[in-house]
Amino acid sequence: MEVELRHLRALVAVVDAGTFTDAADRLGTSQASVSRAIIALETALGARILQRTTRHVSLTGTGSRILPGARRALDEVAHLQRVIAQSRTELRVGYAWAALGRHTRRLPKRWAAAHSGMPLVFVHSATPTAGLAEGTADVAVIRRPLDDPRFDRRAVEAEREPLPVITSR
Amino acid sequence: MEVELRHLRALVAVVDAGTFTDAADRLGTSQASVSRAIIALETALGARILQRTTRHVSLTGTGSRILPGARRALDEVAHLQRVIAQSRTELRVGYAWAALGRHTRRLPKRWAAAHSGMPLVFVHSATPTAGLAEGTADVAVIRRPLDDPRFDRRAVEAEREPLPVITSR
DNA sequence: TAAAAATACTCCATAGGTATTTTAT
DNA sequence: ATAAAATACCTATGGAGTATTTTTA
Repeated sequence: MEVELRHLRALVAVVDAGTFTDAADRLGTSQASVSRAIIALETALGARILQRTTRHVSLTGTGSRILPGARRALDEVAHLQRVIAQSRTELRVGYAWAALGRHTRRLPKRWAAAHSGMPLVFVHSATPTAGLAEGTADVAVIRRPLDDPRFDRRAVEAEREPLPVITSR
Repeated sequence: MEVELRHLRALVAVVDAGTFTDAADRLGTSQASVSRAIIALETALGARILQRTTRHVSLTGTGSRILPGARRALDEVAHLQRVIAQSRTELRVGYAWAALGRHTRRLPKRWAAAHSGMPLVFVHSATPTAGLAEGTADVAVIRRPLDDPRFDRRAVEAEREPLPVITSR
């Protein structure tokens, strides 16, 4: 079996919480799940990591040697998420033809009031999904019905025909 | 969905190999599996990581920003494995009563000849598993039949009764 | 048109939950 | 006697393989 992050998450949760039961609480899962994750980790690594009785949990020598590295691995992926969150500096609104009609002026103001940190950027893209499928837009305003399972949609206004908004999932 | 190491393994394999198909070869899996792992990673991170057509695969801006971290995370867990491999400096042979009988002298010599790097250490432990269940031995020599699903066993010699050897799995 | 990624479909492994058992103090 | 980890049992999620479809250079 291969080491997976879920195993490492269980390990640090147990070490930090002190017991499998409390670790399960923090992780939002069951004590049994934590127990199995630890066993899986020990199997994958081929070594006992936690010395445990029903009354006491402590790291083995091996365990204390690997714990810092386990934390670093988790920190690295947490860092990935932060990098991505920070790189989302703007919300790109795709449109194919006439932008948002009469909302064109109101929407940016309301958006800026509610999300001062993140600018709205309007992106013209004359495709069926107005840039969503192409990755040039995060949200798109379209005027034709679209039945693409990759995207969620919501109707915001009826003109002569419905005006759905589709968003990347 | 949560980021898992299998996703990161797929990512670096694709970047290194250049195509999903070749990455699948390296990983010993199928192209479809790699494709799904990348999609899962992008879903978990909430961002597109690889820009791909059927003819070309390249990192997105976000992708190149996170790739080094992905490699570091994988390096950290590879490091865990190395730490553990290095900490296995001896093989502890548990015995409960009379050690290995007439093998007591021959075994260490044959072992040393075959595995010069790793010393054999004999550990006395008067328990049913001669220290295996207790974690004080890696292998144990016992004289009584033992039917414990946690351990593998192999008969090495018949005395009056069979003499099984059980090993940790 | 060919090569490669995505998807559909199926199967199976395994993760997870609940309940119970085992174990150590 | 009790609190906690391990396990048994079941369900369901989702991961993997194969085959097919879609896509683009």
